Amino acid sequence: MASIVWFRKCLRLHDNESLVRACKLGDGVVPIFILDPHFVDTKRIGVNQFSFFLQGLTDLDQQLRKLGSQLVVLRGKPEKVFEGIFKGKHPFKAKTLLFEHDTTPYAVKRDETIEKLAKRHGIAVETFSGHTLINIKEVSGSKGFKCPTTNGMVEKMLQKVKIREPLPVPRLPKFKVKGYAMFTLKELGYKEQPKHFAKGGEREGLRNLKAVCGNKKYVRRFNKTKTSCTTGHKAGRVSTTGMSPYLSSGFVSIRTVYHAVKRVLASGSHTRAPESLLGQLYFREMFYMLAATTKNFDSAKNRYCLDVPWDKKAAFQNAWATGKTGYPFIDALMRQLKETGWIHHLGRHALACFLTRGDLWQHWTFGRDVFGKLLIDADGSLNNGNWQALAGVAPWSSQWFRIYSPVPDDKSALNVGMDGAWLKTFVPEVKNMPAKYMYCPWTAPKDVQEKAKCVIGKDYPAPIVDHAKARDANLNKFKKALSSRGSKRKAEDKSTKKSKAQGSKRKVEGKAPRATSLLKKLRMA
DNA sequence: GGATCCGTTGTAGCT
DNA sequence: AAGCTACAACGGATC
Repeated sequence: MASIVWFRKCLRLHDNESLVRACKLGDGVVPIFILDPHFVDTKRIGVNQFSFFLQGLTDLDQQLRKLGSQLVVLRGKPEKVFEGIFKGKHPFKAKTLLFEHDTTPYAVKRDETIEKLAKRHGIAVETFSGHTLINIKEVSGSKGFKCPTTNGMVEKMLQKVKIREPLPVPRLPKFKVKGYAMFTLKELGYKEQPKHFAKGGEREGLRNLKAVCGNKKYVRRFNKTKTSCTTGHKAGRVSTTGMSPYLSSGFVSIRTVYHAVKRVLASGSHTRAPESLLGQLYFREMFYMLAATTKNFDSAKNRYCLDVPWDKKAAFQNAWATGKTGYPFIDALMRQLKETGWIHHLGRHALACFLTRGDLWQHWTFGRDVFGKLLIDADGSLNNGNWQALAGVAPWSSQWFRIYSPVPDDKSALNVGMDGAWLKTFVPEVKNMPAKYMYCPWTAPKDVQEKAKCVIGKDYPAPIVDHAKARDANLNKFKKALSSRGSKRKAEDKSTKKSKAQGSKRKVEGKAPRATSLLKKLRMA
């Protein structure tokens, strides 16, 4: 009669509360992983993403074996698999089942089913919070809970709770069993070779965290809005920390990252949230809380989402998703994403803005699914939250009329490298273009196009839309969607309570412009 | 209850 | 060259 530790996320030995507790119970520990058919879908999950995950799972098994244990890999729907375990159909018997909370919609349902099943079989269940800094299950159930929608709100929330230090790796009881071998990409139906830019696994993730935090100046001065968008074409050279895939999979504990960063910040002055490294963690918490507590967070029907009449145009969606829009910057980003499974956050902004409110006027859920499939750090909570932000439909969106240009220059907020080194890697069609035409090859004179072997319409597509025209038309459509919601709300107010005396005044004449000092953003503690 | 402030990250043009 | 302003102008929180 043993303690079953069910690995789902939290694919690690450090700061694994289920594992520590199981060892303490003293009944023996059986680490299991269940290959759920729900997560075997080559259409929904790309080869890079699954390969990165499989590397981490293999790393976990290898580490367990070094300590005299092993990972038991089971296959099938979790309720069926557990039924088998609880009925004694395996060479190990369950007394207690332990796992980490997962607040995402599929997991919540799955875990409720499993808990009920375990109780029916007289198996004790113990669960722990660990994928987020805040215990979302606990906090969202407490009275007066208000889900944060800004970075500052999360910062305030975190100031009120104590985040415990990560737990060390426990001493594991010996465990050996035959069979239950690891699966392969090939048997799951993946035909292409994975080519992702980072290696998966706890050891690799912790090594990366150590390297990042070893550069104290980098951590203390980190300012997200200043990091370069055009990195990642050379192995291991990215302007951000590269920690996201290790966090989405749970190869590295969020608490471990939080405390490691805090220790560095304590050594001197540093940037502040939201642009700082901690600010990035606050956004993660925010999107996890929003996703966990908002009904239909993954669709436009959720309470926050503005209803916008997006078009559905297959030609636009295909051009975007295959990197053939005729805008080299946009196409390079999409091709980098497809090839390597990773792009810089600002690149994600550019792609998302272009697909939705900026240029193509397509639904954000289409882009959400493409990112969800291709990114090695894909994370449903963050993906839905960020896509709504960039489509301009969420309260946490930046201002909707601020539209990124798909032809960046050296002043762009997207921090794009103008030397073209990154661009040429992913859009070789423009590699012989003079630098000034590289991001807008259609503006080059015909003879220049011919000389560069980049004739627009032949070697590389013409721009799918005229950005200036599309931008104007979309701004008007967006304005309309906002005002129709405004009138809907006014009508609701009237029907529910006392009517407001006057309609909302739109613009105040002669209002002083807002001072947006960069100093404010760079404030140091 | 009205004014003001705030919100991760726009762009063009000027000094 | 970096920093500022004009331009577009919303909803929600706060005082």
